[in-house]
Amino acid sequence: MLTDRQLLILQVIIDDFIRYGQPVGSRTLSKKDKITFSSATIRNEMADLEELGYIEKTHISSGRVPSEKGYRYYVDHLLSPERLTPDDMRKIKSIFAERIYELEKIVQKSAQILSDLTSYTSIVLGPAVKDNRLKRLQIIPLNRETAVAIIVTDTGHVENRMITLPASVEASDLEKMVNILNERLVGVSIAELKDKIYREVANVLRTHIYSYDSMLKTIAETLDIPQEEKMFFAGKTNMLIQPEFNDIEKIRSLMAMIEQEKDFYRLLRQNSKKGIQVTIGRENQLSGMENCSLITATYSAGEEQLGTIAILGPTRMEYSRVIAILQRVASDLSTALTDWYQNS
Amino acid sequence: MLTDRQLLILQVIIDDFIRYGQPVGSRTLSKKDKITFSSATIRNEMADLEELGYIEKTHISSGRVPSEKGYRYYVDHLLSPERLTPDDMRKIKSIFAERIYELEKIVQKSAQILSDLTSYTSIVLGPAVKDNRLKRLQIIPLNRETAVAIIVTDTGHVENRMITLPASVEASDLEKMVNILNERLVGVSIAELKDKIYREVANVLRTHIYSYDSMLKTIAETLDIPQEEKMFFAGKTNMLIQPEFNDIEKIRSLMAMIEQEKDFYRLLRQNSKKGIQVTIGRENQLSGMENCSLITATYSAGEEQLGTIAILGPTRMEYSRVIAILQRVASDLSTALTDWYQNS
DNA sequence: TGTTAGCACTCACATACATCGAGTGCTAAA
DNA sequence: TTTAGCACTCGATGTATGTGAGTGCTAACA
Repeated sequence: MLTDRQLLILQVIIDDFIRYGQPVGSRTLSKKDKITFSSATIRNEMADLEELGYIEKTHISSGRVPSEKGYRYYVDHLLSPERLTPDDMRKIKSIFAERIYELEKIVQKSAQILSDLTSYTSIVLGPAVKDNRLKRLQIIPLNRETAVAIIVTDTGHVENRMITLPASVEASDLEKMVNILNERLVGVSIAELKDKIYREVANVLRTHIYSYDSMLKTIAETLDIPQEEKMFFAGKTNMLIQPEFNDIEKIRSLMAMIEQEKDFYRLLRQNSKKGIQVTIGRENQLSGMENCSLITATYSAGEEQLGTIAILGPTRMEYSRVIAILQRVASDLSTALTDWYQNS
Repeated sequence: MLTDRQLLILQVIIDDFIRYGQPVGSRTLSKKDKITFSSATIRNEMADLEELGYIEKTHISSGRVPSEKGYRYYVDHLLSPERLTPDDMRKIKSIFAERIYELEKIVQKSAQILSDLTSYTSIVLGPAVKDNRLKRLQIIPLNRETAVAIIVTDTGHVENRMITLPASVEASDLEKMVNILNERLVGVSIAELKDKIYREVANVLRTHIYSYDSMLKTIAETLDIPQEEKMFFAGKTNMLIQPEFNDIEKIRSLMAMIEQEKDFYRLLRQNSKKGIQVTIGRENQLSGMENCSLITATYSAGEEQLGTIAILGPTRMEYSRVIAILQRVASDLSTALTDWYQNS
């Protein structure tokens, strides 16, 4: 167990390193207000902290740098909660300045403001479509072979895709079918649509529609809506400003990782537990993340979790500030969206 | 005017530099097969070429490097057309392997393949929506206040947006209005929609619709569809591999430029004249492009120009290869889309 | 017994300097 | 007109050396 003095030293080392990005030595520490004992004492304590794995040296006679374990302890136990400045608050409020029409717009704007505020990269996931309910299905034939199918949800989200019409299908049949589908499926949640078709609607269709067989598959495919949340990035190049990324190789692997959206999406989904989550360096099991930390928060409407907002920064990230900002944005976003869904 | 021997030397210098990225000296040149005279002669010729501004030294006793003027001359007069390898051809064909359903998909895939083939960054613009014609307009009320308006074009492109309904509007009126709009506007090109409403449809609406005044503006806004082509990037990080970008500052300004999509879009639009266009280094009047060249080609369906495909690479780019690839992809894309539009 | 002053030691980093080699321009001979 | 030869330039590379911020350890101190 760490003594109070060791904790103090660990905290001051990390605070200083986050601020200046330079290894912290015993002399520097001894000059801090909070620290009342000499550099020699500090050296002894630091040797212990190093042995316990909370700090590291970059080389044998250098100052100390926090290890991942150190950051972890810092985040879990030592974080001093930070108050947002009025300016920060103003910027966050500006996300909601205009009336919300489209969810995606506000989500995108959140990402933008988050990266502005933090100078790191921000990622916003969501909002999930799967719990939305079908408002209207429409199939609009373009020519003999193809049509575009449009699905509108109760939240105003629109999905569309091209479909190939079976050669045998009649325009009147198509219309009839769309009517039946709307009658039966409006109000059903998007995730259940496909299932419901086979369970309940297939029979009705069979009795009414001539080219039933060939259409059923087409329709089922049509309603098989991708349920992955969209991912919005902002400030992708902000990481280039961070001094730890002045090495081309690091930049390359980081950028490659970000561009490889699939893996990154998976990583974010792993962090979608409610509340603030911090994963530090190699805790993120994704190559390219060695020098990065990811902080995520979830937002929701009412009880239902809608998505995730996240900040990707160097491990030497301003954790307390970023957490404060994320908490605030997530909560404001949740409030706004709860309102929005209630009025829908 | 340059002599034949000067042209030969210029060509060999640029070919060599494009290949190896190192300043080219007289000794290196004298060993090339094509060159039958001594290094001393070459030195004399190079001094002349330098005086004329076609090549430069990186420092006083270094080999020569092509200047922008040199590249320009090379591209305009010295380019030896390159044949694509079977492997390249195969990859290009793979763009069109699947049946085309959605234009965007194929455009995106083109961008992907282009960046794969070249190891540079590719950008694809388009296809433009403005010459498409309205197939169907739909307004689906979500609640008392808001509705989602959906516009489908004859090419199957779907645009949607949220609108606020005037408080006074009746559901039956809304339906009536949508019917009128569809009757009058189907087949009208997207670019002319807004105009046509005021010129021809407004009067009809006035006589049939109760809350005419409040609706008209909403409708006009709804139909004011953004006519900018979408921009698809692929291989954004490919430039990081190029040895000329081993300088952090260069990477930063390049990445910042790419992320700043607006300006880049404008730049691309400037290069939208038909056929292949090459702009070298500072010919692109956009900061961050100093060390880059942009090669663009346009694609079309029938007579109508639809968009642009482009490659962004270092000034030391494999011009002839990239041009050959772009030409091929643009032409295949045009053929495919011409077909596609004919069947629509 | 915990704390501190003092000291020898380490190592990254900066500076200075020598060396090397690919390249140049110029001159004079072929 | 071409080319061989030569002195010269300059970036790159390697080596020596000094500086300073940092360390660990020991012994004296409160």
